[in-house]
Amino acid sequence: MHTVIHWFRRDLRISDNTALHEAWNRSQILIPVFIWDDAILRSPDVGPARVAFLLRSLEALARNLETLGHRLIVRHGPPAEQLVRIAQQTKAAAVFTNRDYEPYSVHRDRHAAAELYQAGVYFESFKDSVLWEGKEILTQAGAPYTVFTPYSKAWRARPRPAPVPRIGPAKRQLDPSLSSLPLPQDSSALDHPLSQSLFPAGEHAAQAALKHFVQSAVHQYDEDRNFPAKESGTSRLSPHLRFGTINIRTILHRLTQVAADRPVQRGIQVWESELIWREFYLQILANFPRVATGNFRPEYDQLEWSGTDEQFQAWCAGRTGFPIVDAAMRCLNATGWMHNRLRMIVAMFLTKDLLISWQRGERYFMRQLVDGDLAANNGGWQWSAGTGTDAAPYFRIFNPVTQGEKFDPSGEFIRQWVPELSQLDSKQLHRLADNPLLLSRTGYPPPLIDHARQREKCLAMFKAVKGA
DNA sequence: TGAAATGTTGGGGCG
DNA sequence: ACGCCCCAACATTTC
Repeated sequence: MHTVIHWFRRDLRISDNTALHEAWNRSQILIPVFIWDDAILRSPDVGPARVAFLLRSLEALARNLETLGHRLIVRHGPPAEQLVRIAQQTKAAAVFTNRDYEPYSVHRDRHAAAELYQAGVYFESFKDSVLWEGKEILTQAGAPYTVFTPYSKAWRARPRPAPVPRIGPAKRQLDPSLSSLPLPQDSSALDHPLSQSLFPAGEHAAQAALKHFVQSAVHQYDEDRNFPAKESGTSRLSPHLRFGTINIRTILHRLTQVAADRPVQRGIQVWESELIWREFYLQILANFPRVATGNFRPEYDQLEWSGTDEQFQAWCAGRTGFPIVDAAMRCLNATGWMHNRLRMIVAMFLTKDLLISWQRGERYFMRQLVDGDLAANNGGWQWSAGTGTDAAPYFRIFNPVTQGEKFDPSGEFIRQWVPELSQLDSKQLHRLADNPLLLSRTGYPPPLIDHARQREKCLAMFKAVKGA
């Protein structure tokens, strides 16, 4: 083919990129395209943390392409319409892209494929963001796995595809008259405090983060991952996996290298299982798209969540009076990121202490998180609420005080994010509510609810549905 | 990738 | 010395 368009979406990198490499390899002229889509940009689920990360990743992508003589074409509008327009102007024979499994994306791509077909342009999509897609790992009975452990066994038993080679230099120049929008330098998203996240964006930053993590921290991951105060306890690669500034093939390839001279690989094993969770939930979303709008177990659609708007607002703002919960929420609000242990704690607290539907928490997370991903976020929330696949049973309820004592024993993380408590030692801090005199002097809010009481109410709420 | 309630055991204080 | 009680520590059950 003479001219092929590569449509970038969640694969903002030039190395180890399946569709991009195919497009470059099989054409004389490669047209790399990114399209701003209002259906996504204007969604209430998209917040400044992610927009800023996307913008900065796009800038990096444009630079990386430029070093090889390629020019990123940026457009704005309905994707199908823009693709047809570019294809007609450049006489492109095909549009290549990497598959995306969210319900909106599946619909969008089907529509784009149809429109392009009408215009005589070939559309081809590739597997790229996961090792194994929804229908590739099935049970003996031919059904999708809905339990993690057997799924992960099947996943681990499979080969691990090697990274895809990086694309080479442009073979011919793009028509200079082909227009491209400038990337907004002064977008309000970049002024927003959330854009000052801890996450350097782009492909090089992702590679650097990976290198840093696998050099040492990954070997303590099985222990360290539970302690939010440990900066290097986790990889912090989640936004890069979300936007495809890195690919899982590259990650596994690097892990294999560092594992080669290690007899004990517990850290690596445990971290790999987190990567498998990611594919597990992507596979769940692809096979059961209804989880995006309801409980995986439909009987739980009848649950009567009784928490109030005021309580929800307190949770969002980090004013619940439970130090570990409030520290976690304030960290999220300030940085766009939250440690996974804390995600479980605040999710359990919203659903099982405040008795507020997981879906409200899910939406708030999506708006705030720099790594917000429908499949992983939805899976995590349904797991915590006990309404999902392989979920924590509904009666598994975290005690927010105990969790704080266990996973932030010194109180270091709490003091970092809750300045009212910064002068307290760990002993005073976790059970501050038992010391009303000290509590009143700190200016920190008293507990919003009584955990033991709410726990009972939660159990009753679930039992009411089970009995029905 | 729990926590709380309940049950069991055994050491030690004490009359 | 003995039985009783207390209670921490651990185990089991229940949600």
